Amino acid sequence: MPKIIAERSDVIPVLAEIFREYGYEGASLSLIASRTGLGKGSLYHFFPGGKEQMASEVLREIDGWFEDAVYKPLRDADDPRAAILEMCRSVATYFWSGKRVCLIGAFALDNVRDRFSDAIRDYFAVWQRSLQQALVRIGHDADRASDIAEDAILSIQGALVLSRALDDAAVFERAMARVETGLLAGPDQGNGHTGS
Amino acid sequence: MPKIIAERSDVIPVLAEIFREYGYEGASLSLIASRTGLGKGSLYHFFPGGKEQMASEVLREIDGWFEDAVYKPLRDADDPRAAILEMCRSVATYFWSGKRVCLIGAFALDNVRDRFSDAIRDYFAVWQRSLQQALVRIGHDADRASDIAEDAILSIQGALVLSRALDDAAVFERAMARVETGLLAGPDQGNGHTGS
DNA sequence: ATTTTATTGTACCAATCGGTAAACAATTAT
DNA sequence: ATAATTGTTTACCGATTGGTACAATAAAAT
Repeated sequence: MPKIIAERSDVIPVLAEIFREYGYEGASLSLIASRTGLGKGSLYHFFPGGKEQMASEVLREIDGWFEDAVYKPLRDADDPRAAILEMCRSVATYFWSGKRVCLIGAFALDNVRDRFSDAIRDYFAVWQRSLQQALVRIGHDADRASDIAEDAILSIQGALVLSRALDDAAVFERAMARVETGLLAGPDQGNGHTGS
Repeated sequence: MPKIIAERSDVIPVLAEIFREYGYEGASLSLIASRTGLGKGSLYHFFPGGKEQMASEVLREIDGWFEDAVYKPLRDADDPRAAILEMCRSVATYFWSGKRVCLIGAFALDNVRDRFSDAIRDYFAVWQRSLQQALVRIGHDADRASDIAEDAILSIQGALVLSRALDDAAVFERAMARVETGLLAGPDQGNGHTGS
């Protein structure tokens, strides 16, 4: 139980991990206090809004990380193919091959979704639009790019669910390989599945 | 607030809906009591094991429903293609186009996963094997059938996450259309994505 | 050195948590 | 009718919940 917390910003990643492991309701203040080594007094000094503010700032930080490490490169990179590949690599690393849960996806299934619905929606909406943009730059038309991006993101989320349910990291890795293939398959070959 | 609960078995679907809406920890006993109209005394008369037993019996009932309505037909039906199509229809109806959450998937992401890990694992494992079996009977080789089945199930779960996050039923419907297409594409055409 | 300011520990709060006890009413079996 | 069983009500339990008050302390600014 090391107490490495020096600044306020250092506490947010710890909070993120607690929420990931125990969920919003499961992360009790006493648990948070003990894991951060911070005592309720300090906690409420840093986060006057209580648990809700803690979760909300955690979501913001996660979103910020994805914006910098994933979304922006997808939109701005010179080589969209490389950016997509890098996205797959980043995501696989971030989720630690399925052992780490997506907090925002978990919140989406939870009853706390309503409380953070804006942050949750934005996270996925921006991801989808950024990925779509990269796909368009590869040569797909807008509609098909939107479809492919949606499918990729939802596959990643589903892979997290399934690999955790089966307690099998290989499920996640196989899914990521499929996602990567599906994302990088050029617009020329008319393969794949597009509904109706 | 009608009190239609007559028998013990009538209470389980109600419990299921409560757990779906509020999660395991969010479903407090007082909430359960008020929604079932049953008072703690009666609740503990029916479920001496408390909340854990309630959830456990809910999971069993869900699994039973899927076994009868989805898994068994996939394994036994004369026409595997028709069974797969029927699976897609059943699933879309069951999850009410993404508005209804998969309780077992939600539990998999929650910290209660450890408590019900066997039931959660079995639910998905049996689903995957049943779907794989139908795909093999269509003409796929075992490995590829396993891959396709895995991808389909995880896409459904991801679709539930994403469509709930974006609050958009169309996401779920599009995903189900893609799943159906991917599932029914014959083994002859060498399309699709298979990792490594 | 002294006065702000930022941080923390302790004690406390009402409310709710899951769960229990046992008296009570209703049903069923004999 | 009576006895045994099944179901329900009500009051209660200790523990924990998220949150507050405030004094004690540490750090920074003057």
